[in-house]
Amino acid sequence: MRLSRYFLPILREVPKEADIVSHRLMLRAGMIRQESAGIYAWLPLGLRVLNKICAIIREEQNRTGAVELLMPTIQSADLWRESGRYDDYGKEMLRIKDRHERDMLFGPTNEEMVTEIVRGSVKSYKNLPLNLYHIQWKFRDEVRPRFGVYRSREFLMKDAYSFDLDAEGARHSYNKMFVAYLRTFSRMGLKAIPMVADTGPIGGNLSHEFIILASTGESEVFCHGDYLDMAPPPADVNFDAAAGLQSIVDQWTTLYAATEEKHDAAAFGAVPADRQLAARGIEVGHIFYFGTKYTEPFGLKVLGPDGTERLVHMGSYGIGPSRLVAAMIEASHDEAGIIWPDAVAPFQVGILNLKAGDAAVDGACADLYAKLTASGVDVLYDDTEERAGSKFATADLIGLPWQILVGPKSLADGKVELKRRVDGSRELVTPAEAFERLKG
RNA sequence: CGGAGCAUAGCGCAGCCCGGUAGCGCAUCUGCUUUGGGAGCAGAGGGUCGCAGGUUCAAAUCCUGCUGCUCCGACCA
Repeated sequence: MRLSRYFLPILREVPKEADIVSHRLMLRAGMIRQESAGIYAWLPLGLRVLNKICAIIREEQNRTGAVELLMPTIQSADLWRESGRYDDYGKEMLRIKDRHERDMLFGPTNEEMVTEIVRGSVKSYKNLPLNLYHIQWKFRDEVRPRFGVYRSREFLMKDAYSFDLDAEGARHSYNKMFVAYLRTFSRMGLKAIPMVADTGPIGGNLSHEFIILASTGESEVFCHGDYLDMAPPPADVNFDAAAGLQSIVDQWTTLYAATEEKHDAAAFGAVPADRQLAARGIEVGHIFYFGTKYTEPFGLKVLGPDGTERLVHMGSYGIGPSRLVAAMIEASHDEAGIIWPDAVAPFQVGILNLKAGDAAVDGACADLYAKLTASGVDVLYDDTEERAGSKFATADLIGLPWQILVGPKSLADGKVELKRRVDGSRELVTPAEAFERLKG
């Protein structure tokens, strides 16, 4: 993409309402624009990041055997009356009337709908286990939206729903998602720690929040420091091997880890003092087993192998991609701007033409741009008339992991500079070497 | 939902107390000079002063109502 033809409204000054660093940087980098309280338009650069996050989520969900569908944002109130949640949900639910005065709502989640869908088609244990997921916009009319897309009213959510014949099967489904989440966050360059979460009236230990540590996190968390050194499960993990999955989950749940609501000072005290980690955290995922909470009111039953009807056991598994964008910035930035992990960067490489109009520089840039693009790399070519200093600032602000600086000085020696955003390191290489290093 | 505050150009702000035909910085456009870490000079464009009423010869400014937004607390992917 040539910057001169792109839409990248950079702000040099910060809108006053932006209070935390991710919100400030997202506005300054031209990723989002607020349209209303807690409601944002995703501008091209922000959308690229959001899409990359969703792509990783999809790959890891699919790897477990989960199946993607897409359910609507607008739901009928009748569905929610069936589960009893229409009255329970309160003012957080955005209620709408259509032209026929029918009660509708903008979905805050999809348990009811997915249960109803499965009820219509699944009648036998042979159709289980089943995990259906979608990535769809949700709306929760928060009392006080804040922090940009980190706590917005409209937000994107990947929500998966598992269906199993019994609690044991549901546990396996839960473990699949647990392992998938470890891999998903790891691929985004995040160290997410599964922490015990409140399970509500159902009890048990089958609910975990996935927390990443960041100084601006909103809740206090306590965990064993060894979590930070643990390696994520490999890509070829066998999701059908229940015992193997269980051992991975055990490995990630044995050491102490809890948010402040579930904090047990005594248990934390038992962690060796030099391994005790108290920090602030951001919740980026939440997985939950809730048994027959919805299948019972909806009457979702299947015939078992013995010919008797059984209520299906469910779990749900959420990740907030739009929140993740903000969380990743909170976890990875410096004074100059965002530092994207390679896997989600809006563009892998920036080419900075430090002297637009200089034939040799223009030519070298155009050549690199064409070759890298042809090899499948996402490249943002800054071909504008801006001054060099301004281009450096922009590239650092939007956080491109690799920057190729092409200017008359180094080009006179047949070199360009290859700069790594994360540590600012640079080296002089030939354009051909730069291409070899960065090609897809 | 309780408490506080803000609303003037794309962004950040001044002007309001004390009414008199709207200003600064950044950004944008033009020209010249610059040219490797957000350049300099000169010029230009851009505003129903959130909305609606009221007071007044005259309202960004005073009064009333409304709307939007932000921050602090309790709730949440």
